[in-house]
Amino acid sequence: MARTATAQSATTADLPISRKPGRPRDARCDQAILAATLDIVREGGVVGLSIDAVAARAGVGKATIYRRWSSKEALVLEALQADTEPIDVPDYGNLRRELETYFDQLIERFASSGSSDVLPHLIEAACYDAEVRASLDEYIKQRQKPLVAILRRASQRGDLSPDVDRNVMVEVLVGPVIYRRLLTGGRIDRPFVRKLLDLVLSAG
Amino acid sequence: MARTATAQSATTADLPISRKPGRPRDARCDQAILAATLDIVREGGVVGLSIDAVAARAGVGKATIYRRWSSKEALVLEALQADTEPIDVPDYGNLRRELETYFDQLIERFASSGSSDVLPHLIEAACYDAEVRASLDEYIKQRQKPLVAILRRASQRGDLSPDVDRNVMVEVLVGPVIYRRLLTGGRIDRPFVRKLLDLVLSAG
Amino acid sequence: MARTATAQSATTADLPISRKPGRPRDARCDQAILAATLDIVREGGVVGLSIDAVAARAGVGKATIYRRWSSKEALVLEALQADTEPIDVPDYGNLRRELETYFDQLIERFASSGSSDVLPHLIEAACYDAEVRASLDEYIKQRQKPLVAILRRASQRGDLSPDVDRNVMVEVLVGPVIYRRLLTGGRIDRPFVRKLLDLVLSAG
Amino acid sequence: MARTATAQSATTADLPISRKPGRPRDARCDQAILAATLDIVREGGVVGLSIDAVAARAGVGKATIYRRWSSKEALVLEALQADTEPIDVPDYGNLRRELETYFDQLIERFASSGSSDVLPHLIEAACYDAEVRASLDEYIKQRQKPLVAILRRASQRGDLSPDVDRNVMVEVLVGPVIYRRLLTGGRIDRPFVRKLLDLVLSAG
DNA sequence: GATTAACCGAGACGGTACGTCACGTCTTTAA
DNA sequence: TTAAAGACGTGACGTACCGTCTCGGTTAATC
Repeated sequence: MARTATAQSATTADLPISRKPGRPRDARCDQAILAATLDIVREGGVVGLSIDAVAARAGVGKATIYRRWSSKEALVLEALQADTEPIDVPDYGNLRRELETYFDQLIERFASSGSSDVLPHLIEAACYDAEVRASLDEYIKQRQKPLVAILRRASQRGDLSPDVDRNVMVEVLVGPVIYRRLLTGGRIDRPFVRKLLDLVLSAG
Repeated sequence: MARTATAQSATTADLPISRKPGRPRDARCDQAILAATLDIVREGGVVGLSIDAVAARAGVGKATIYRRWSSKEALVLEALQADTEPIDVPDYGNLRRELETYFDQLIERFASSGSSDVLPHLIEAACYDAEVRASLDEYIKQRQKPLVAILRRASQRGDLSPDVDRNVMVEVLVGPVIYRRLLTGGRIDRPFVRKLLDLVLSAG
Repeated sequence: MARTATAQSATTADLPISRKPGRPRDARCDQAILAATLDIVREGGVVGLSIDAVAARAGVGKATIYRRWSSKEALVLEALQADTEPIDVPDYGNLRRELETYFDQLIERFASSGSSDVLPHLIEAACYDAEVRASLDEYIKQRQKPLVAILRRASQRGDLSPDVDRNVMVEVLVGPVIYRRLLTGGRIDRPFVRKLLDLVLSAG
Repeated sequence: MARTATAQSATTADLPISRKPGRPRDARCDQAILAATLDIVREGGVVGLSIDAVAARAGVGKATIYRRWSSKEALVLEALQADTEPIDVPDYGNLRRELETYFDQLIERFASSGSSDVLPHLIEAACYDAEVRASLDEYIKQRQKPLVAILRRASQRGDLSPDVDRNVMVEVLVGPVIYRRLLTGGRIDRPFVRKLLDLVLSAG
């Protein structure tokens, strides 16, 4: 995914167990490159990230990077995916409470990450690079999963009308938060989330 | 705004008619530069925009650009502002109808502009450059004005509970649209807007 | 010669029939590599020749080439030697006529080969690589043999004073031709050769 | 000459004294670049010369070099030309003696320069690059001038038959020396020169 | 009318990063 | 052990922009 498509699974192989000829890619390189990428991004953002720098820090040739990722954004995305674990919300049997728990964790994450330039940069890159576009979509989808699960549970419970399009619901919940973060630069805190939930859940 | 503050109009001048010594700036340069900027952005997006290119296209020295704008983002922002006129929605006496009208126009604009990289780029630039940050905020504020007006009218009319934080309301309405545009890449059309309004206005 | 000395014939072997263990080298590889080398050199000169390209064209791994030749110059030299056959001049009993015949053939060869970059490249390579130096010297020596033979015959005949250092004579004859070819880029044709022989043989 | 043709004389200018617009090239850059080039070549030959290295040593951007010279060979040639002064031989009224003096100096130069790779490299480069070809021809022509002068004097004096093509004579004298230097690697010393002159001047 | 100061075009300048290419070596499976 | 394939670290390539800096020349207001 966003990886340069070379070492794909042997779809057309005659035998069940086949191998690509030639020297296989060294997994330690992947590790080193991803680690170096995260380091540099954390230090100076995506702007401070150059392929030269990653190569130098990882002790790796530039070609070794380009062999695996087609752009630095694809690289950053993969590094990011490997680094973040999904937000987990237990089943409280109460939609509002679960959403508050979810957003509390989200608030914390945003707070700790500062005003990173990673997401904006990836969004921009996705405009030009279809591969990044796809990877970013996938990344977003993964990160939305917990929220989708919360809503699904609420539907089954009857806390949420079955008429509601859950995808749109997700967007209505997350959209304003992202909007604040990216555009207005407003504070993302409990009062904001409460007002947001008030507005969106008032129908229930 | 975002203009390099050197030759601004003499707002605080002691004398009614004062002038800076030396040759005054040529207004035709401003025009040529902004026009060239819009051309290039429309052709190749902000990525295809370099100061060298703008200077060449406008038939202008690079210094003439740097004398007026501190960065290419400030330049793009000003070019953009000069180019877009605000969405206008008449007073129908009906919140839902006014919002639908507003979003219809928004949909049309998004459709005609394709998937431009301008906004993402500015968002990213705003991460590093405080001046761009301020200009972008101002730009957003301007573009939100019609929506704010719609909500204010509704409040006065009683269509909207006075408890509702109108700023948050704006964010809840616009956020999901921006979210789709920037992140999920989903379609921004009438069905989407209808579902969005259903969700947000259901309390009313 | 210039071959990587690993699998040479067992000249000093104790037993009449001995064999190295392991898989023997495939002679078809030598052929394919040399052929590919000549092809590429003829198409794009030595500049267009990379080991990667030779390997790809010959359908051979790079290691298979490095196992046999220590450098691409050694490879080119061997390919060249296999490709060129010595100039042959019959005994006319007349030094001047024999030399003219020799140079006629030389002119023809130069004409047909265009202004190849092979010799210049090898000369340069010989500056850094002692092995190439030796191989090139050997190659030159081989190609001078017919000329040396002509001069020896002339000496025996008495057409050439025994005081003359035949090696220097060779250099005086060939030097100017090479000089033109490599440095001044002047035409190498019959009038030039005639003037050259007039000058050098005027003593006789 | 071999210079990137940008700052040529104003052939088509209306006025006798015209100037190119824009900031003029900085002559100190030329100096610094040529000096750095000579340094590096003397240390590690042309192989050790990279544009990056020259730029670094000269404290100059790479573009500043590429703006002036189209290739590193053109650069080396100009550096060389600026560095070498012509061999000077007084009028002794005796062809043989003058030639011996000339070659003595030539021997000394070769001896002091070691077995440089500069000339071989330039010869090879001249195969691909017409500009280098022209510059090299010009360089050779300049360096031959003293020898041509010697022969002209001899002609006027009557020491040299007017039938002799002086250009060919130059090639017959210099060719063998170059041939030794480049190809056979033989010693270039007084005995060799004496034999050479014996052969070539025996007609006189 | 001369001076002065900021403007203008053009383009050179020191940098930084780019993505590609070839090098010669190493690591895999298979013969 | 050789073979094909190809990954590996290295290092140079030539290009594109960056933002700054000289140039000669222009255009007003001030002296």
